[in-house]
Amino acid sequence: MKDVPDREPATPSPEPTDFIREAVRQDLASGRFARVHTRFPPEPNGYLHIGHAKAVWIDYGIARDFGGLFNLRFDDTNPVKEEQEYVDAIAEDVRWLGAEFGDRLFFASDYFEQMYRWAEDLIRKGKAYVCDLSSVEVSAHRGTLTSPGKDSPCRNRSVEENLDLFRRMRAGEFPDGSRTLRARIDMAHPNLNMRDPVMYRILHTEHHRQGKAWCIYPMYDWAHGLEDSIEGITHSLCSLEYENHRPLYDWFLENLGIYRPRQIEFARLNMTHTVMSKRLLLELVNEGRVRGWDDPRMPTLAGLRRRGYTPEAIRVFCKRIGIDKADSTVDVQLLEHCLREDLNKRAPRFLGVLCPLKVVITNYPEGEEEELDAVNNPEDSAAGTRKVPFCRELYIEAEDFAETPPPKFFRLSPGREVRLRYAYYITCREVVKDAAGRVVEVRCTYDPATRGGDSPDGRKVKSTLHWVSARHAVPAEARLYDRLFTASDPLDVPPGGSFKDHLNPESLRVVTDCRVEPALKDVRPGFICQFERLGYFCADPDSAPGRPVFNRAVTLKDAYARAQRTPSAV
RNA sequence: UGAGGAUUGGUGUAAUGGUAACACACCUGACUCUGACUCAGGCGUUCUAGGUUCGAAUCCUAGAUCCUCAGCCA
Repeated sequence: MKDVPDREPATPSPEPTDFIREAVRQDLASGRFARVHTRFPPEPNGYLHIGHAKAVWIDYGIARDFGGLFNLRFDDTNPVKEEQEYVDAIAEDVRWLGAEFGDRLFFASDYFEQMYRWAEDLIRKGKAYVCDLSSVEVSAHRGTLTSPGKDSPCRNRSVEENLDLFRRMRAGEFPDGSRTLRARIDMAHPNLNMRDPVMYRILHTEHHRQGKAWCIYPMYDWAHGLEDSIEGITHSLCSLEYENHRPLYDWFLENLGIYRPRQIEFARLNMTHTVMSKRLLLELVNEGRVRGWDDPRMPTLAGLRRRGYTPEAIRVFCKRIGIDKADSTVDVQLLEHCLREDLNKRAPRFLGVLCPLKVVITNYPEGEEEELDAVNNPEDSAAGTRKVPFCRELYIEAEDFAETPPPKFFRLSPGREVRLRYAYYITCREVVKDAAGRVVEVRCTYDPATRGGDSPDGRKVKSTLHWVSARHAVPAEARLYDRLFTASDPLDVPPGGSFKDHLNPESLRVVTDCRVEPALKDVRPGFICQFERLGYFCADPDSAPGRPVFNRAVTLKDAYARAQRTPSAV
């Protein structure tokens, strides 16, 4: 991924693939803008999620496609909700995603002084006034969707008085909520956002970057267009709910007489079995429903990263879902597909057993052991091979054995011969049970002629199993994740219900007695591999030397398991 | 019944007056030292009603349905 070049002349996108790129292309052609400059403006009040990835990828991708610039700008105008922790996490996530902003990291709070001066300008023009109404009174004066509002009694204050009052607001003379600065537009406007919107509120709260420098803070509508204007943004891309705010965005900039970017709105991402709201995600974190913002079940970028998602997979996903103005819900299976597609090409394969069942090869010499060659990645010949130890006692997956095999079960069962991946054909001769009647060991014989996994006499075997050498394998923990919510739309609840009613009680299954290849003994957190026949796994930061912990990012597709679920397929 | 938007298979998108297509999902089958991958096939679509036109997803008219907005949040 290349850096966005600095100040290169805008180049028309070769083929507009969505309505925003089409609009940008037209703006370039018409001369409305001579360059392209976008921004991603998160509020640092939570972690970024996959929906933000879509937005980032639209903002960054359009800048890149048109040879323009891309800014990361924190919209930190509300100190009561914002924290430095979020600033750091968000910047890291955006970098990780691959949206490079170089040194173009900005903070709205750095513009507070300029914003303040512009506010005085508006007052001088008679287009803003200090209002003494309380928030309830302002609300009552606003009118309703179908009826006009009423003017504030303060609406016709003199410029001098407004200036004086506004300066004293800044100086800290008034308590929180006692006054606001409002734009003087039209209390009867059919768009409620235009009914004298509040520009500044009094908040005697310390700001995470500005400290105690301010006790008045700008509102979004007032601040956002100014931020865009200051940075020379050409296309201010945002989600649909801001469509109603565009007239106000334009109004402030026009009445100030300053540079005006073009705001374009697109539909935010929704995904099945997922909630995509920082507020609700925060609720899950605060109530301990998940381990934190980076819990691998969370749709946050931090969670997805910990789980084993790659930036490449997320980018491809963002590209495939497209951009539109229609509300939509993407099937989470598309995200999973993108991950499998990426990891299938790149992830090295290993053998690992989640639930070990001991296998004793009765005709294999007691103290002997040997090394077999295993292919690291059948999709990538350059990945080479590795050695895997083999000896008399092995572990296989418990569910790969059935004493009485159901129909279509091809794996190991008494009398049946199967292949151990890269090793030998083995035949089950005997089953050992404990007092409770549970199978605790399977005794097999192997065919020395099948070393490497091929039979010289050409006989076929229905199934190939993964395995590890009991003597050599390293113990590991696996965390098997399933969707966080059982319902396709977790927000679809009866009156009085909660999205948390749909929480999947089996969204996390911890398996503590796994066995994996010795090569995996000391993996670094973040290492991603495929455990053959099981899925893609990512080493967790909780890993300890000699005892790795793996998060299952996604299973392999499993036709057998699917057939089990749908009994119709005989 | 204020304003602003939206509507194409199960899902997400494409087609910009000229054969409605792609991906995911789902279902078959082939292949296979991963019941993976890959390959082949199948399923199924223009919100409704009128109109313009040789021809409409696309243009016009009317309607339906859905989304957003009444924070001193963003």
